[in-house]
Amino acid sequence: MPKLIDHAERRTAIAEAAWRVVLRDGVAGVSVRAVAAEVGLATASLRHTFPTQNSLLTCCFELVLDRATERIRSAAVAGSLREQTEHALLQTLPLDDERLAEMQVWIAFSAAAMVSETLAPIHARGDDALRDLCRSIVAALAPTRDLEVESARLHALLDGLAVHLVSKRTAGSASLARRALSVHLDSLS
Amino acid sequence: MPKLIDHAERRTAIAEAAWRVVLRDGVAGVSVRAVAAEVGLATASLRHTFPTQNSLLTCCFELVLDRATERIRSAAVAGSLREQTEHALLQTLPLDDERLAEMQVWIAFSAAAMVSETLAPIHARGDDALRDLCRSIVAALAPTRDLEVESARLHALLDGLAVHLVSKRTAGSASLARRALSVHLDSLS
DNA sequence: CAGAAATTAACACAGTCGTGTCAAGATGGG
DNA sequence: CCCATCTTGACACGACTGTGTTAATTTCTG
Repeated sequence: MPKLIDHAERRTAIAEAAWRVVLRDGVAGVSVRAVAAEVGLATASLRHTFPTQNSLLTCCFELVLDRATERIRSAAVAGSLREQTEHALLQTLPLDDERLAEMQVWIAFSAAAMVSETLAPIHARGDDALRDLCRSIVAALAPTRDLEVESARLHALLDGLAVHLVSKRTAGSASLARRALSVHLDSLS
Repeated sequence: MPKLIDHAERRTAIAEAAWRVVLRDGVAGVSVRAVAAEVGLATASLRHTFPTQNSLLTCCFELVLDRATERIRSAAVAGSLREQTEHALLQTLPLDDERLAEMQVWIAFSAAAMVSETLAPIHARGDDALRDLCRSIVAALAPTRDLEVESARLHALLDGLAVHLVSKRTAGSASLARRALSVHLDSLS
């Protein structure tokens, strides 16, 4: 038997290298050769785990989504309903370097998904997940309000704040985003 | 003297052809050859007005920004302050096919601007313009509120709604976005 | 230690890309 | 009509792309 390689581990290693390429050169820069050089592997080795470029892109995109959903899911906190929901929603915002990088990759892939048949469903999955989260939070926090309108507002606020945190990361932008979210949740109840 | 060509007109014709390419294949698909084929010109002719690819991309991006700012600027309407501001903000949303296409191109370029030195300032210009608009509207409509937080909320709401209108254009999404904006403006005053 | 299989290395092929060059064509003032 | 000048067509160059193919290298089981 040859050298045994943990393929799952290698997949994530490659995907994370691809993230770095996305951050540097955008999704268009994610070529087989560029990612192989970034992760320190030969192109043939990379193509052994990802036969086509599309499979690499897909895995990258899904990994961002999986990590984000896992973070939100496992970010349970004690406290009132209001505190719980605010804490959960804060997980969706790029408030530290790790989440900032993830969000940058997510946004880059979202743009790519607009013209890619294979990437579009992954983006839709993430979009729907956040939409559902907003709906359930609005339903729990402000049951008397118009569910459709208020969840659309909350969802738009989150996505807008995320985009702004990525494009203009100045000194106080993180705390401003926190305050904006807090004020919005206040206005719901 | 040779055939006289209205270069300004040709620039916009090429830029609009490039828009169609962006809508079809994304910013990465905007090659000299693809745009030339789309507009029905030889590559040399296109390169006569746009010597480099970057100049083409820049002009495209600026044209979207110029059209949007011009539309908002000239969309004055009679009525109360509330009606005026709501009408102005509705101009920023992709509520018809023309603005939808413009917004799709804008978003695609925004993603490209994350990794392009030359495209980034154009995106920042548009972003700042909308931010300033939000600030002045919040200052006029809700002078007692926290200007920073409320303008950040409004700005995020607008960008989020725009993204959602592009990614999920279902039957009632346009009217839902209108209602969301209306509710938000109600909550300000 | 032998051999079998997973892994990697090295090319090859056909496209496309941006950009440059250069000659042929078209056109309006004289 | 003629020619200067704008416009265009055609091609070349080097670099990059995704994807195959084939051979060599490494490594664990028996």
